[in-house]
Amino acid sequence: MATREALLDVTARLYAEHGWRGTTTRRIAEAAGINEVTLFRQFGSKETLLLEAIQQASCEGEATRLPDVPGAMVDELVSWAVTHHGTIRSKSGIIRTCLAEWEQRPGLAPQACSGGAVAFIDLMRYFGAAQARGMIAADASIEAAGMMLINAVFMDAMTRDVMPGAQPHSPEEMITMYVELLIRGLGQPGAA
Amino acid sequence: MATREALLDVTARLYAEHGWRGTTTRRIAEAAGINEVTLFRQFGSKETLLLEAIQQASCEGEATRLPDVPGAMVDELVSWAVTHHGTIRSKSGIIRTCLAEWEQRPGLAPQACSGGAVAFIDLMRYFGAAQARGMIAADASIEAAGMMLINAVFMDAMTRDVMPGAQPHSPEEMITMYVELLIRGLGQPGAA
DNA sequence: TCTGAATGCAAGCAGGTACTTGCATTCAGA
DNA sequence: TCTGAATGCAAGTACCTGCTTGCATTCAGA
Repeated sequence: MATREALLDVTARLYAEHGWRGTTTRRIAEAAGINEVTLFRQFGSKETLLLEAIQQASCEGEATRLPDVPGAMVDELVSWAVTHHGTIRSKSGIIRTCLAEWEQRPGLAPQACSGGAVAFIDLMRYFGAAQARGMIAADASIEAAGMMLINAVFMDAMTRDVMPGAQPHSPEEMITMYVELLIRGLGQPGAA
Repeated sequence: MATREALLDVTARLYAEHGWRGTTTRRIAEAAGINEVTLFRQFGSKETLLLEAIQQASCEGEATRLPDVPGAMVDELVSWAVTHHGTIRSKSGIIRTCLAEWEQRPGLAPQACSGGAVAFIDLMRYFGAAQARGMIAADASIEAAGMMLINAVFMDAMTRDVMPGAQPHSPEEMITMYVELLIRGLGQPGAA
Protein backbone atom coordinates (compact mmCIF):
# COMPACT_ATOMS: atom_id res chain seq x y z
CA MET A 1 0.00 0.00 0.00
CA ALA A 2 2.94 2.34 0.60
CA THR A 3 3.71 2.14 -3.09
CA ARG A 4 0.18 3.18 -4.01
CA GLU A 5 0.21 6.15 -1.66
CA ALA A 6 3.60 7.33 -2.87
CA LEU A 7 2.47 7.05 -6.48
CA LEU A 8 -0.74 8.97 -5.85
CA ASP A 9 1.01 11.77 -3.97
CA VAL A 10 3.78 12.19 -6.50
CA THR A 11 1.36 12.04 -9.40
CA ALA A 12 -0.86 14.78 -7.97
CA ARG A 13 2.16 17.01 -7.42
CA LEU A 14 3.51 16.45 -10.92
CA TYR A 15 0.10 16.99 -12.47
CA ALA A 16 -0.24 20.32 -10.68
CA GLU A 17 3.12 21.40 -12.06
CA HIS A 18 3.21 19.90 -15.54
CA GLY A 19 -0.35 19.11 -16.57
CA TRP A 20 -1.67 15.88 -17.98
CA ARG A 21 0.67 15.49 -20.93
CA GLY A 22 3.67 16.73 -18.99
CA THR A 23 3.11 14.12 -16.29
CA THR A 24 4.75 11.16 -18.01
CA THR A 25 4.81 7.73 -16.49
CA ARG A 26 8.58 7.74 -16.56
CA ARG A 27 8.70 10.98 -14.60
CA ILE A 28 6.19 9.72 -12.06
CA ALA A 29 8.15 6.53 -11.50
CA GLU A 30 11.43 8.37 -11.16
CA ALA A 31 10.04 10.96 -8.74
CA ALA A 32 8.39 8.26 -6.64
CA GLY A 33 11.53 6.16 -6.63
CA ILE A 34 9.80 3.09 -8.00
CA ASN A 35 9.97 1.21 -11.25
CA GLU A 36 7.79 2.32 -14.10
CA VAL A 37 6.45 -1.19 -14.58
CA THR A 38 5.14 -1.25 -11.03
CA LEU A 39 3.06 1.80 -11.86
CA PHE A 40 1.27 -0.06 -14.63
CA ARG A 41 0.85 -3.18 -12.53
CA GLN A 42 -0.76 -1.14 -9.75
CA PHE A 43 -3.02 1.13 -11.76
CA GLY A 44 -3.27 -0.44 -15.21
CA SER A 45 -2.93 2.81 -17.12
CA LYS A 46 -1.72 6.35 -16.80
CA GLU A 47 -5.30 7.60 -17.02
CA THR A 48 -6.50 5.54 -14.06
CA LEU A 49 -3.60 6.70 -11.91
CA LEU A 50 -4.03 10.36 -12.78
CA LEU A 51 -7.78 10.39 -12.26
CA GLU A 52 -7.44 8.74 -8.86
CA ALA A 53 -4.60 11.05 -7.83
CA ILE A 54 -6.45 14.19 -8.86
CA GLN A 55 -9.64 13.11 -7.13
CA GLN A 56 -7.79 12.33 -3.92
CA ALA A 57 -5.93 15.63 -3.98
CA SER A 58 -9.12 17.54 -4.72
CA CYS A 59 -11.00 16.13 -1.77
CA GLU A 60 -8.50 16.43 1.04
CA GLY A 61 -8.51 19.53 3.25
CA GLU A 62 -10.72 20.55 6.10
CA ALA A 63 -14.02 22.31 5.47
CA THR A 64 -14.80 24.96 8.06
CA ARG A 65 -18.38 25.81 8.70
CA LEU A 66 -19.75 29.20 9.61
CA PRO A 67 -21.81 29.27 12.85
CA ASP A 68 -25.49 28.47 12.57
CA VAL A 69 -26.34 31.61 14.50
CA PRO A 70 -24.42 34.65 13.26
CA GLY A 71 -22.77 36.65 16.03
CA ALA A 72 -19.75 38.90 15.51
CA MET A 73 -20.06 38.80 11.77
CA VAL A 74 -16.75 40.37 10.80
CA ASP A 75 -14.73 38.13 13.09
CA GLU A 76 -16.61 35.00 12.12
CA LEU A 77 -16.36 35.70 8.41
CA VAL A 78 -12.68 36.61 8.55
CA SER A 79 -11.61 33.51 10.41
CA TRP A 80 -13.75 31.33 8.17
CA ALA A 81 -12.43 32.96 5.01
CA VAL A 82 -8.82 32.68 6.18
CA THR A 83 -9.24 28.95 6.64
CA HIS A 84 -10.93 28.64 3.29
CA HIS A 85 -8.10 30.64 1.75
CA GLY A 86 -5.54 28.21 3.12
CA THR A 87 -7.44 25.22 1.77
CA ILE A 88 -7.61 26.69 -1.72
CA ARG A 89 -4.01 27.76 -1.67
CA SER A 90 -2.80 24.30 -0.84
CA LYS A 91 -4.60 23.04 -3.94
CA SER A 92 -3.96 26.02 -6.18
CA GLY A 93 -1.72 24.12 -8.57
CA ILE A 94 -4.23 21.36 -9.11
CA ILE A 95 -7.08 23.82 -9.53
CA ARG A 96 -5.16 25.91 -12.04
CA THR A 97 -4.32 22.87 -14.12
CA CYS A 98 -7.80 21.37 -14.00
CA LEU A 99 -9.29 24.69 -15.07
CA ALA A 100 -6.85 25.00 -17.96
CA GLU A 101 -7.50 21.46 -19.15
CA TRP A 102 -11.23 21.72 -18.79
CA GLU A 103 -11.73 21.54 -22.54
CA GLN A 104 -9.94 18.20 -22.75
CA ARG A 105 -11.31 16.69 -19.53
CA PRO A 106 -14.40 18.62 -18.51
CA GLY A 107 -15.05 16.54 -15.41
CA LEU A 108 -11.96 17.59 -13.49
CA ALA A 109 -12.54 21.32 -13.08
CA PRO A 110 -15.87 21.03 -11.22
CA GLN A 111 -14.32 18.34 -9.04
CA ALA A 112 -11.32 20.50 -8.16
CA CYS A 113 -13.55 23.51 -7.52
CA SER A 114 -16.16 21.66 -5.50
CA GLY A 115 -14.72 23.04 -2.27
CA GLY A 116 -15.54 26.52 -3.48
CA ALA A 117 -19.11 25.60 -4.28
CA VAL A 118 -19.59 24.11 -0.82
CA ALA A 119 -18.12 27.22 0.77
CA PHE A 120 -20.44 29.44 -1.24
CA ILE A 121 -23.50 27.51 -0.10
CA ASP A 122 -22.38 27.73 3.50
CA LEU A 123 -21.79 31.45 3.14
CA MET A 124 -25.23 32.01 1.63
CA ARG A 125 -26.86 30.14 4.50
CA TYR A 126 -24.96 32.32 6.96
CA PHE A 127 -25.94 35.53 5.17
CA GLY A 128 -29.53 34.36 4.96
CA ALA A 129 -29.62 33.73 8.69
CA ALA A 130 -28.10 37.15 9.36
CA GLN A 131 -30.64 38.79 7.10
CA ALA A 132 -33.50 36.99 8.80
CA ARG A 133 -32.27 38.38 12.12
CA GLY A 134 -32.06 41.93 10.79
CA MET A 135 -28.27 42.02 10.96
CA ILE A 136 -28.21 42.72 7.23
CA ALA A 137 -30.46 45.11 5.30
CA ALA A 138 -33.52 43.32 3.97
CA ASP A 139 -32.94 44.54 0.42
CA ALA A 140 -29.24 43.81 0.37
CA SER A 141 -27.96 41.50 -2.35
CA ILE A 142 -26.40 38.77 -0.28
CA GLU A 143 -25.85 36.79 -3.46
CA ALA A 144 -23.55 39.45 -4.87
CA ALA A 145 -21.76 39.76 -1.55
CA GLY A 146 -21.23 36.01 -1.34
CA MET A 147 -19.88 35.75 -4.86
CA MET A 148 -17.55 38.68 -4.33
CA LEU A 149 -16.12 37.31 -1.12
CA ILE A 150 -15.63 33.82 -2.51
CA ASN A 151 -14.08 35.21 -5.68
CA ALA A 152 -11.78 37.57 -3.79
CA VAL A 153 -10.54 34.81 -1.51
CA PHE A 154 -10.19 32.42 -4.43
CA MET A 155 -8.24 34.85 -6.57
CA ASP A 156 -5.95 35.84 -3.73
CA ALA A 157 -5.15 32.21 -2.99
CA MET A 158 -4.59 31.37 -6.65
CA THR A 159 -2.41 34.30 -7.63
CA ARG A 160 -0.28 34.67 -4.53
CA ASP A 161 2.25 32.13 -5.83
CA VAL A 162 2.10 33.33 -9.42
CA MET A 163 2.64 37.00 -8.68
CA PRO A 164 4.95 37.11 -5.70
CA GLY A 165 5.47 40.51 -4.22
CA ALA A 166 2.56 41.96 -6.15
CA GLN A 167 0.43 41.99 -2.99
CA PRO A 168 1.84 44.13 -0.21
CA HIS A 169 -0.73 42.83 2.28
CA SER A 170 -0.99 39.43 3.91
CA PRO A 171 -4.00 37.25 3.14
CA GLU A 172 -5.42 38.00 6.58
CA GLU A 173 -5.15 41.73 6.00
CA MET A 174 -6.78 41.55 2.60
CA ILE A 175 -9.58 39.32 3.80
CA THR A 176 -10.27 41.63 6.72
CA MET A 177 -10.53 44.57 4.37
CA TYR A 178 -12.85 42.63 2.09
CA VAL A 179 -15.16 41.51 4.85
CA GLU A 180 -15.40 44.93 6.47
CA LEU A 181 -16.20 46.56 3.15
CA LEU A 182 -18.86 43.99 2.34
CA ILE A 183 -20.49 44.23 5.75
CA ARG A 184 -20.67 47.98 5.35
CA GLY A 185 -22.31 47.55 1.97
CA LEU A 186 -24.76 44.98 3.26
CA GLY A 187 -25.69 47.00 6.32
CA GLN A 188 -26.81 50.19 4.66
CA PRO A 189 -30.40 49.78 3.49
CA GLY A 190 -31.89 50.89 0.21
CA ALA A 191 -29.24 52.71 -1.77
CA ALA A 192 -30.66 51.44 -5.04
CA MET B 1 2.32 37.50 -44.90
CA ALA B 2 -1.07 35.83 -45.06
CA THR B 3 0.63 32.59 -44.08
CA ARG B 4 2.19 34.18 -40.99
CA GLU B 5 -1.09 35.69 -39.84
CA ALA B 6 -2.94 32.43 -40.32
CA LEU B 7 -0.30 30.53 -38.40
CA LEU B 8 -0.31 32.99 -35.51
CA ASP B 9 -4.09 33.01 -35.22
CA VAL B 10 -4.44 29.24 -35.37
CA THR B 11 -1.58 28.73 -32.94
CA ALA B 12 -3.09 31.05 -30.34
CA ARG B 13 -6.41 29.25 -30.61
CA LEU B 14 -4.86 25.81 -30.30
CA TYR B 15 -2.69 26.88 -27.38
CA ALA B 16 -5.73 28.16 -25.50
CA GLU B 17 -7.42 24.80 -25.98
CA HIS B 18 -4.59 22.31 -25.70
CA GLY B 19 -1.72 24.00 -23.91
CA TRP B 20 1.90 24.10 -24.96
CA ARG B 21 2.55 20.40 -25.31
CA GLY B 22 -0.82 19.71 -26.84
CA THR B 23 -0.24 22.29 -29.54
CA THR B 24 1.85 20.17 -31.89
CA THR B 25 3.36 21.52 -35.05
CA ARG B 26 1.44 18.94 -37.06
CA ARG B 27 -1.84 20.11 -35.57
CA ILE B 28 -1.03 23.75 -36.19
CA ALA B 29 -0.14 23.09 -39.82
CA GLU B 30 -3.24 21.01 -40.42
CA ALA B 31 -5.58 23.52 -38.77
CA ALA B 32 -4.01 26.39 -40.71
CA GLY B 33 -4.17 24.45 -43.96
CA ILE B 34 -0.48 24.81 -44.68
CA ASN B 35 2.45 22.46 -44.79
CA GLU B 36 4.30 21.71 -41.58
CA VAL B 37 7.63 22.54 -43.22
CA THR B 38 6.44 26.04 -44.03
CA LEU B 39 5.87 26.60 -40.33
CA PHE B 40 9.50 25.89 -39.55
CA ARG B 41 10.70 27.96 -42.46
CA GLN B 42 8.66 30.93 -41.26
CA PHE B 43 9.32 30.78 -37.54
CA GLY B 44 12.35 28.53 -37.11
CA SER B 45 10.99 26.64 -34.14
CA LYS B 46 7.79 25.78 -32.34
CA GLU B 47 8.85 27.91 -29.40
CA THR B 48 9.27 31.07 -31.47
CA LEU B 49 5.89 30.63 -33.09
CA LEU B 50 4.08 29.97 -29.84
CA LEU B 51 5.66 32.86 -27.97
CA GLU B 52 4.80 35.28 -30.76
CA ALA B 53 1.25 33.95 -31.07
CA ILE B 54 0.60 34.16 -27.34
CA GLN B 55 2.00 37.66 -27.09
CA GLN B 56 -0.10 38.86 -30.00
CA ALA B 57 -3.25 37.30 -28.59
CA SER B 58 -2.55 38.73 -25.13
CA CYS B 59 -2.25 42.28 -26.35
CA GLU B 60 -5.19 42.65 -28.66
CA GLY B 61 -8.49 43.97 -27.32
CA GLU B 62 -9.61 47.47 -26.56
CA ALA B 63 -8.84 49.09 -23.20
CA THR B 64 -11.66 51.29 -21.95
CA ARG B 65 -10.81 54.10 -19.63
CA LEU B 66 -12.91 55.43 -16.81
CA PRO B 67 -13.68 59.16 -16.97
CA ASP B 68 -11.15 61.51 -15.44
CA VAL B 69 -13.90 63.23 -13.48
CA PRO B 70 -16.25 60.76 -11.78
CA GLY B 71 -19.92 61.50 -12.37
CA ALA B 72 -22.69 58.89 -12.14
CA MET B 73 -20.44 56.37 -10.49
CA VAL B 74 -22.64 53.30 -10.74
CA ASP B 75 -23.36 53.81 -14.42
CA GLU B 76 -19.79 54.61 -15.29
CA LEU B 77 -18.38 51.68 -13.39
CA VAL B 78 -20.91 49.22 -14.77
CA SER B 79 -20.34 50.12 -18.39
CA TRP B 80 -16.59 50.12 -17.88
CA ALA B 81 -16.65 46.77 -16.12
CA VAL B 82 -18.88 45.21 -18.76
CA THR B 83 -16.39 46.16 -21.45
CA HIS B 84 -13.53 44.87 -19.37
CA HIS B 85 -15.48 41.66 -18.80
CA GLY B 86 -15.83 41.16 -22.55
CA THR B 87 -12.15 41.70 -23.14
CA ILE B 88 -11.17 39.15 -20.53
CA ARG B 89 -13.72 36.65 -21.72
CA SER B 90 -12.41 36.76 -25.28
CA LYS B 91 -9.00 35.80 -23.93
CA SER B 92 -10.14 33.47 -21.18
CA GLY B 93 -8.69 30.35 -22.79
CA ILE B 94 -5.26 31.89 -23.22
CA ILE B 95 -5.27 33.30 -19.71
CA ARG B 96 -6.30 29.97 -18.17
CA THR B 97 -3.56 28.12 -20.00
CA CYS B 98 -0.86 30.68 -19.25
CA LEU B 99 -1.78 30.61 -15.57
CA ALA B 100 -1.67 26.84 -15.48
CA GLU B 101 1.69 26.67 -17.23
CA TRP B 102 3.18 29.44 -15.15
CA GLU B 103 5.59 27.05 -13.46
CA GLN B 104 7.07 25.96 -16.76
CA ARG B 105 7.05 29.36 -18.45
CA PRO B 106 6.75 32.04 -15.77
CA GLY B 107 6.81 34.94 -18.21
CA LEU B 108 3.53 34.17 -19.93
CA ALA B 109 1.07 34.56 -17.07
CA PRO B 110 1.92 38.18 -16.22
CA GLN B 111 1.81 38.98 -19.91
CA ALA B 112 -1.63 37.43 -20.36
CA CYS B 113 -2.91 39.13 -17.21
CA SER B 114 -1.43 42.54 -17.97
CA GLY B 115 -4.82 43.84 -19.09
CA GLY B 116 -6.14 43.20 -15.60
CA ALA B 117 -3.29 45.11 -13.99
CA VAL B 118 -3.89 48.09 -16.27
CA ALA B 119 -7.60 47.99 -15.47
CA PHE B 120 -6.88 47.91 -11.75
CA ILE B 121 -4.65 50.98 -11.95
CA ASP B 122 -7.32 52.83 -13.90
CA LEU B 123 -9.92 51.86 -11.36
CA MET B 124 -7.78 53.03 -8.46
CA ARG B 125 -7.25 56.38 -10.13
CA TYR B 126 -11.01 56.72 -10.58
CA PHE B 127 -11.73 55.78 -6.96
CA GLY B 128 -9.03 58.15 -5.79
CA ALA B 129 -10.57 61.01 -7.74
CA ALA B 130 -14.00 60.16 -6.35
CA GLN B 131 -12.61 60.09 -2.84
CA ALA B 132 -10.88 63.42 -3.31
CA ARG B 133 -14.22 64.91 -4.31
CA GLY B 134 -16.02 63.49 -1.30
CA MET B 135 -18.10 61.06 -3.36
CA ILE B 136 -16.58 58.21 -1.33
CA ALA B 137 -16.02 58.10 2.42
CA ALA B 138 -12.57 59.35 3.32
CA ASP B 139 -11.76 56.28 5.39
CA ALA B 140 -13.09 53.77 2.87
CA SER B 141 -10.70 51.13 1.60
CA ILE B 142 -10.74 51.83 -2.11
CA GLU B 143 -7.95 49.31 -2.53
CA ALA B 144 -10.14 46.50 -1.25
CA ALA B 145 -13.04 47.68 -3.37
CA GLY B 146 -10.88 47.82 -6.48
CA MET B 147 -9.49 44.35 -5.94
CA MET B 148 -12.91 42.90 -5.29
CA LEU B 149 -14.43 44.40 -8.40
CA ILE B 150 -11.55 43.36 -10.62
CA ASN B 151 -11.56 39.88 -9.15
CA ALA B 152 -15.31 39.48 -9.45
CA VAL B 153 -15.31 40.56 -13.09
CA PHE B 154 -12.28 38.39 -13.83
CA MET B 155 -13.76 35.29 -12.20
CA ASP B 156 -17.10 35.74 -13.91
CA ALA B 157 -15.43 36.07 -17.30
CA MET B 158 -13.16 33.09 -16.69
CA THR B 159 -15.71 30.64 -15.35
CA ARG B 160 -18.70 31.44 -17.51
CA ASP B 161 -17.56 28.99 -20.19
CA VAL B 162 -16.35 26.37 -17.75
CA MET B 163 -19.52 26.22 -15.68
CA PRO B 164 -22.35 26.83 -18.11
CA GLY B 165 -25.73 27.26 -16.51
CA ALA B 166 -24.21 27.68 -13.07
CA GLN B 167 -24.85 31.42 -13.20
CA PRO B 168 -28.51 32.33 -13.55
CA HIS B 169 -27.69 35.99 -14.12
CA SER B 170 -26.14 37.66 -17.15
CA PRO B 171 -22.74 39.32 -16.78
CA GLU B 172 -24.40 42.75 -16.88
CA GLU B 173 -26.77 41.80 -14.06
CA MET B 174 -23.98 40.42 -11.90
CA ILE B 175 -21.72 43.40 -12.51
CA THR B 176 -24.52 45.81 -11.65
CA MET B 177 -25.10 44.00 -8.37
CA TYR B 178 -21.39 44.06 -7.60
CA VAL B 179 -20.99 47.75 -8.32
CA GLU B 180 -24.05 48.79 -6.35
CA LEU B 181 -22.96 46.77 -3.34
CA LEU B 182 -19.45 48.20 -3.45
CA ILE B 183 -20.64 51.77 -3.81
CA ARG B 184 -22.88 51.26 -0.81
CA GLY B 185 -19.93 49.94 1.17
CA LEU B 186 -17.68 52.77 0.08
CA GLY B 187 -20.24 55.45 0.79
CA GLN B 188 -20.92 54.76 4.43
CA PRO B 189 -18.23 56.34 6.58
CA GLY B 190 -16.49 54.80 9.55
CA ALA B 191 -18.10 51.45 10.28
CA ALA B 192 -14.85 50.04 11.59
C1' DT C 1 11.09 -24.31 4.74
C1' DC C 2 8.07 -23.44 1.01
C1' DT C 3 4.99 -20.42 -1.61
C1' DG C 4 3.12 -16.67 -3.79
C1' DA C 5 2.53 -11.93 -4.26
C1' DA C 6 4.93 -7.55 -4.96
C1' DT C 7 8.66 -5.43 -6.97
C1' DG C 8 12.88 -4.56 -9.85
C1' DC C 9 15.46 -4.73 -14.28
C1' DA C 10 16.45 -4.88 -19.24
C1' DA C 11 14.61 -4.71 -23.44
C1' DG C 12 11.44 -3.73 -26.78
C1' DC C 13 7.24 -2.06 -29.59
C1' DA C 14 4.25 1.20 -31.91
C1' DG C 15 3.09 5.57 -32.39
C1' DG C 16 3.92 10.56 -31.75
C1' DT C 17 6.94 14.93 -31.94
C1' DA C 18 10.26 18.50 -33.34
C1' DC C 19 12.86 19.29 -36.95
C1' DT C 20 15.66 18.45 -41.45
C1' DT C 21 16.72 17.46 -46.27
C1' DG C 22 16.09 17.24 -51.17
C1' DC C 23 13.36 18.20 -54.88
C1' DA C 24 9.33 19.88 -57.47
C1' DT C 25 5.87 23.59 -58.16
C1' DT C 26 3.89 28.15 -58.31
C1' DC C 27 4.04 32.79 -59.31
C1' DA C 28 5.01 37.68 -59.04
C1' DG C 29 8.44 41.10 -60.55
C1' DA C 30 12.46 42.49 -63.45
C1' DT D 1 11.02 35.37 -70.68
C1' DC D 2 13.85 34.61 -66.77
C1' DT D 3 14.69 34.54 -61.86
C1' DG D 4 14.13 33.97 -57.18
C1' DA D 5 11.42 33.63 -53.24
C1' DA D 6 7.62 31.17 -51.06
C1' DT D 7 5.41 27.00 -50.70
C1' DG D 8 4.28 21.96 -51.16
C1' DC D 9 5.53 16.98 -50.86
C1' DA D 10 7.88 12.71 -49.43
C1' DA D 11 10.97 10.86 -46.60
C1' DG D 12 13.80 10.48 -42.80
C1' DT D 13 16.22 11.19 -38.02
C1' DA D 14 16.51 11.17 -33.16
C1' DC D 15 14.01 11.27 -29.23
C1' DC D 16 9.88 10.76 -26.24
C1' DT D 17 5.66 8.22 -24.47
C1' DG D 18 2.44 4.72 -23.02
C1' DC D 19 2.63 0.13 -22.39
C1' DT D 20 4.23 -4.90 -22.58
C1' DT D 21 7.10 -9.07 -21.90
C1' DG D 22 10.28 -12.19 -19.69
C1' DC D 23 12.94 -13.13 -15.94
C1' DA D 24 15.24 -12.40 -11.43
C1' DT D 25 14.78 -10.86 -6.54
C1' DT D 26 12.74 -9.99 -2.10
C1' DC D 27 10.07 -11.19 1.68
C1' DA D 28 6.09 -11.96 4.64
C1' DG D 29 2.94 -15.71 5.96
C1' DA D 30 1.55 -20.71 6.09
